[in-house]
Parts: sequence; C-alpha cells; structure tokens
Amino acid sequence: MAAAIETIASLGYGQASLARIAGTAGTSKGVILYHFGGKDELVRELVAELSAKGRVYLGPRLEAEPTGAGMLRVYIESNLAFVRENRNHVLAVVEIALNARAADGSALYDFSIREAGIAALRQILVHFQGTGEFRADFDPDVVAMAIRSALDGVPARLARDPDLDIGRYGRELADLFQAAILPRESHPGAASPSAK
Amino acid sequence: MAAAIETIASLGYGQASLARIAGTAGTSKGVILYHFGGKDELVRELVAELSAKGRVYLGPRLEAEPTGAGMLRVYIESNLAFVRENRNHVLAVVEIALNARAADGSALYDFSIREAGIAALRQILVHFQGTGEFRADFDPDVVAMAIRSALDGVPARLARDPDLDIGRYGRELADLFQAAILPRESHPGAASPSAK
Amino acid sequence: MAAAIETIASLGYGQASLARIAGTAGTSKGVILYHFGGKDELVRELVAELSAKGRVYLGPRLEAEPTGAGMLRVYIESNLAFVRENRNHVLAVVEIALNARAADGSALYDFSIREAGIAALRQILVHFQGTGEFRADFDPDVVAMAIRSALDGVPARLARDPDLDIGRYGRELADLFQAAILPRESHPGAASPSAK
Amino acid sequence: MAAAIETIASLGYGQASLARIAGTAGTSKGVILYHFGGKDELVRELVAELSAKGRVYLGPRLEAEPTGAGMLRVYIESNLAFVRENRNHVLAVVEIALNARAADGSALYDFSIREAGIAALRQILVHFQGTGEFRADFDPDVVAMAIRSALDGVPARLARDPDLDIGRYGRELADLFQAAILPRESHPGAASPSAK
DNA sequence: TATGAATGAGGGTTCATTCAT
DNA sequence: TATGAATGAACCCTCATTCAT
Repeated sequence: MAAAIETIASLGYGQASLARIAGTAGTSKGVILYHFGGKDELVRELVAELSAKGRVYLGPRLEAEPTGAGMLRVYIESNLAFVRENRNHVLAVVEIALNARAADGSALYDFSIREAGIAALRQILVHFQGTGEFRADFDPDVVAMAIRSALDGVPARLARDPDLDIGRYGRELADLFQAAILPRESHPGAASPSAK
Repeated sequence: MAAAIETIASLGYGQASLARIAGTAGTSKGVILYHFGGKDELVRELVAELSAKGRVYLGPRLEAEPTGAGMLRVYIESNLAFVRENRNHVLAVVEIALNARAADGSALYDFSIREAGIAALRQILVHFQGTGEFRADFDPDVVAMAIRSALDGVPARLARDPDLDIGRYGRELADLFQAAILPRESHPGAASPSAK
Repeated sequence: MAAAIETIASLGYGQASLARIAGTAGTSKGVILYHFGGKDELVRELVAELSAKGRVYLGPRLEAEPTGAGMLRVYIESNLAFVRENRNHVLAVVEIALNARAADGSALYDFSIREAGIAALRQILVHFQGTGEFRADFDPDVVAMAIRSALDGVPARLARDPDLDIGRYGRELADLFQAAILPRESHPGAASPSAK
Repeated sequence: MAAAIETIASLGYGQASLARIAGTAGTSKGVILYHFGGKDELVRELVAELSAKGRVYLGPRLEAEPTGAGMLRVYIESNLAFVRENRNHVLAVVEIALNARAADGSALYDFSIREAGIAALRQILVHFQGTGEFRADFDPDVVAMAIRSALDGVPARLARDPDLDIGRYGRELADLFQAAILPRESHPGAASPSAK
C-alpha cells in the first residue's frame, strides 16, 4: 500500500499500473492481487483508510471549538495540518478522486466523505450566521465551496513546491476567510489576524 | 475536435481513447491521426485553443478596469462567464490538466497560462496593496491561490450540477473576496456587495 | 475462423487460447480481437455459422421424404453426411457446446438448434406412431434421445478414427433404429435393411 | 474429493480451479496440494475411484446373466442405475473426460475403462450373434457404439432435468435395443418388452 | 498436517500507432 | 483525404505451484 501511495502520488493515477506499483514495492503484480483481490480493492482500501484517518483527525478538533471563528480556523488549519502529515497519501487520494472513472465516466470509489465535509462546513456557517457571529449577507454554499476549494488546491501545490510552509499558509487562509465572513464592526480582538 | 472535447468532458481523460472519440465524431481513428498526427497533438491543440480563447476573453476585460476592487470582481466574474460559455471545453482542459501525464509523471502539455493567470492576479493584489486600496496585511500569494482555487473548482461542480447559476455564483465569490481584502474601514460604497 | 476451428477441433476448447489460434492463423491476438471484438464473438459466430449451414443442409432433405421410415433414415444419414463434410467445424462446435461455460457454470452460447433438432425428431416419431407406420409401444422421447446421442457420439469417434466409413455407419444406424421402431409384422420389403 | 466432485459437476471442469474447489471444501489450496501432490493427481484419483466403483458394480451383475437379451438389458439398466447412484461423481468424470486435455490436445487421464466397456459390450453382441440369439445382420461395432452413446448422454440430460425417471428410461432403452437386435420371428416371450 | 505468502506463466482485452490502399 | 487492417506493448487478472512457517 505504501508503494501504491507513492506511485500514485508521484506518477499520477493513470500511470500507476499494477506493474509499476509492484516495481516500487519490489515485488510482482501477483503479490498485490493476492493480497487485495484486484486493483479496485487496493485503491478502495487506500481511499477508505485515509477517510478514516481524516475523520479521526478532524472530528474531535472541530468539536472542541466553541466559537464560529474558532471552528472556521480549526477547520482550515487542521485540514492543512492533516495534509502535511499525510502528504503523499492525500496526494494519491486526490489523484484517485480526480481521475478514477468507470468506462461510462461515473465515479469508481466512495468520496462521500468529501461531500460530508463540505456539508459540515456549510452547517457551521449557517449556524453562526444564525447566532450573529458571522455576517448574514453571504451565501454559505458559495463560501463553503470556496473554502473547500482553497484547501483542495494545496496538495497539488505542495507537490510542486515541497518547501511550502503549510502552517503559515493555513493561518493566512484562516485570516482571509475570517476577514471575509466576520462582521466588519466586530470588536478588534476577535477579528484581528493571528500572530504570524 | 468537438468530439474530443465532448468525450473528454463527459467520460474523463482516461476514458477518452481515440476509438471513443472517433466514435462520437462518427469517423474512424485513422482520420484523427491523419489530421493531427497523433493523440498528443490533438490534445495539445485542444489546450492551446482554449488558452488563446481565454487570453482574448479575459485580457481586455481586465485592462478596462481602473480600480482594484473592479479588477478583482472582473477577474472572478469574467473567468466564470468564460467557463459558462465554454463549459465542455473548459471541463475537457481541466480533465487534461489534472490527468495527462508522461510515463514519468511529468506534465504532458503546456498549462503555463494558468501560472501566468495566477501571477497576474498576484500582481494586481500587490499593486493595489501598494496604493492602499487593498489591505496590506494579507499574503498576496495565498490570496491569489485561494481565488484561483475557488474558480478552478467551478467546472467540476458545474458538471455535477448543470443548473448552477454561475452569474450569481461569481457575484457571491467577488463579494466574498472583496470583503476579505478591502480595508474594514473602507467607505461603505466601495465595500458594499453588488446587488443580487 | 478456419484457424479457430482447426485449433479447437484439434486441441480442445480449453486449450484454444487466442494466442494459439493466432499462432495457427499466422497472426497475432490483436488481429483476431480487431476483427471479432472478443473471443466470445468469435466463438459465437463459429457456432452460428454451423447452425445456419446445418439448417440449410438438413431441412430440405427431411421435408422431401414422405414416409416415416424415409424420414428416419434421412435424418440419421444426412446428419452424418453433414458431419463428414464439416468435420472439424462440427468437432469444434461440439467441443464448444460441451466445454464453454460462464463462471457460474451456465452455458455461454446458443445451442437451441440442438434442442430444436431433437424436438423435430420427436415430432416425426409421434406423427408416424399416429399413422401406424411406427410401433406405438415406445417412448418417442427416449428414442429421440437415443438417436440423437448415437449421432452426437460420431464426431468424437471420427476424431479418434479418421478412416471411419461414415456412409456405412449411417446406413447401419438407420437400419438399427428402423428395426427397433417399425412394426415387427411389417412387410418384408419395407423392413429389410438397405443393401450394404 | 467430494468438494472436487461437486465443483466439477456443477461448474464444469474448466471452471473448477483449485481455489474454487478449496472454497467449497472450506479449506485452502495448500491442503489439497499437500494431500494430492497436484491437481492432476486429484483428478486422476477421482477418475480411478469411479472406474473401480463401476467395475465392481457392473461386472458381477453382467456375469450373472445367462441369456443375451438379459445381458443387454442388465448392461443398460445397471449402467443407468450406477449413474443414478453416483450422479455427481459420474457427471464430474464425464466433464473430465470431455474437457481435460494436455497442451497438445492429448488426453490427460486414463479412460481405458470406457473402451473396455464398449469392447465388452461388443463381445456380448458378437457372441450371441454366434449363438443365434441375436440377429446376424447388424454390425456389432455400430450397435455397441449406439448403445454406449445412448448411455453417455444420460448424465448431461440428468443434470438439466434432475427429475428424470432413470429406471423407466433404462427399461425403455433396453426395450428399444432389444427390439432392434433380436430376431423379428423370435418367440413372443423373449421379445416382448418388459412391463412398465 | 496445515496455512498463507509469493511466483511466473498465460489468459483476454484495450490502446495508439503504422501501413497499404 | 480517408479507411480498415494489422501490430505490439501494456493492462488487469487467474491459475497451479512452490516455499517458509
């Protein structure tokens, strides 16, 4: 599996044949098929494992936050921290999500966790619009999508520029979206960007 | 070429074999190879054509804007208008950009226009940070990337949800990023979101 | 297709891989798949062609006979003559009929013509039992099956013993079954076996 | 071995991989190979066991009959009774006989018992042609083959139609062939079909 | 005695490309 | 300019067998 992750992350899903994966693993295709029953299964496990890891990583961190601003910041920074800590795995799953398709163009694997993540984010936005902590005049759907997109772009960028400081990047992103959705007249303390 | 665009957009790059493209075109593989010399060439032209169209579409619109806020808004809304008007073509090129790779994982085609677009956006941000129209306390690199990512996510979303109102989506996005990067104490007129 | 027939007839269906068929044809697997779209299609055509040939060969000969004894004899002798004239093709199709199975053990191709042949034979038997030309005290189902089985055994035997005199074999078989189902007190002329 | 029999009988020889056999046996491939040394050996034993069972079952029954008509009837009915009592095993061995081949198309296992059975039947026919109990004007070779073929067709038919009344079927077959080879002027008692 | 891991050959199929026409 | 035939590499997968445990 490590070999599959590395191969997909570095060569792309389309180039990651069983032969090449087996090559980087130092074995033969047969071994992989013996252990996973098929390429589909291998990929499925790869995706499922990261999904599980992500859920475990992000869930508690999010729930620990009381304020809207806090949740937003944690959502962004934790996502990126997770990317940093599981770089190739994330990259591989992104590759899979973007490229793996059945013959009719339909998706092959289950990425419902992504939709769930967006939905959760949207829920947060809606909730704190209700409490007044967030401005009421933005469309939570659009903002959720924008935040999610900004996060999704990071793995690819990280692949091109491995020295990217993800911690700083996350803080900047959180600042940016906070500035965008917190009320303009909010007390300076809450709205001011975190120290860099 | 239209057949190639349609096939790639609907089935994905990995599924778009010459045979399938020829099939939707109602001809044979031979014809395609005769006219384009190879699959690579076909794809290359497909990408180049959209690049050219995009440059022509976006350049003048951007240059016509005097203010930073205006340029930001035009950048976002024009990009999305272009996506709406060239939906399948954009979708196809996005597919190609994400999936087409050489055997060693390197990119196969020239997407420098994308980098150029990001650089231009960054330039704008830096420039108007200098004039004071934009806040000075955000990283133009991060913001440029966030905006670009938000735009890049649209074609895929559009594919899933064809009824998406792109005009409204663009205005919301522009509002969002304006709110994020304009000074908080800016005179109400400039900062107020556009009518919806 | 000739190569496929020869390969299946001589090596058996299980040993007749595309590679081996291509080998005897002097080409490569790719050519076969190009022309037939798949092994299934190749085999299907092979079976269908023989079915059609058989129908054309046997139908008219059978309909030309007025008497029950004549039809019985023609059924047997024409079947065997057809086998002699299409030896390898028949052998190949028999191989396919006996061996080709889906993963769940179900049949892969359409051999309904065989059932139809048995049904037709049974019909003949029943009809001439009605007219009194055939004895009434045998089960037409069993007899039809016995005749069909006797015919089915010939291709395999022919493969083992290529010098088998099929003409004589057919006459003997016809004599045998005539003796079995014609009334015992039938006038000597009708019942006497044909000259050998 | 029971698992092998069941698998081959139900799925066909070609689909009966060691993995599938091990699956129905509830063990692993390794166990089978450990006990039998190889797939060939397993199949060989399977065939040999049925051969031995058949010899034991049929031999004494045949030798107990004094008359030609009796031997003929016993040959047919005992064969079918044996099929009924060893249904899947017989089916499996038939599958093997028809499908198992070496790479060069030659037979893989020893089915000489079948030839021996046909030879014995032929011997009986010749013998009682000599004594005058059977007519002299049929070819014992052809008749032996016809009888054997009629019997060989039963297992496959039984597989398709599990409710087939084999006892009746055997009596009908015996009647049929008796009528075919006993002299037409034979004393009524001997020639009359058995009660049904 | 039993098991699971590993192997390598061979299976059918898809693909971009070449070539003769 | 267009076509269909042919090619060979690469793909995923199944299989009987070997091996260490």
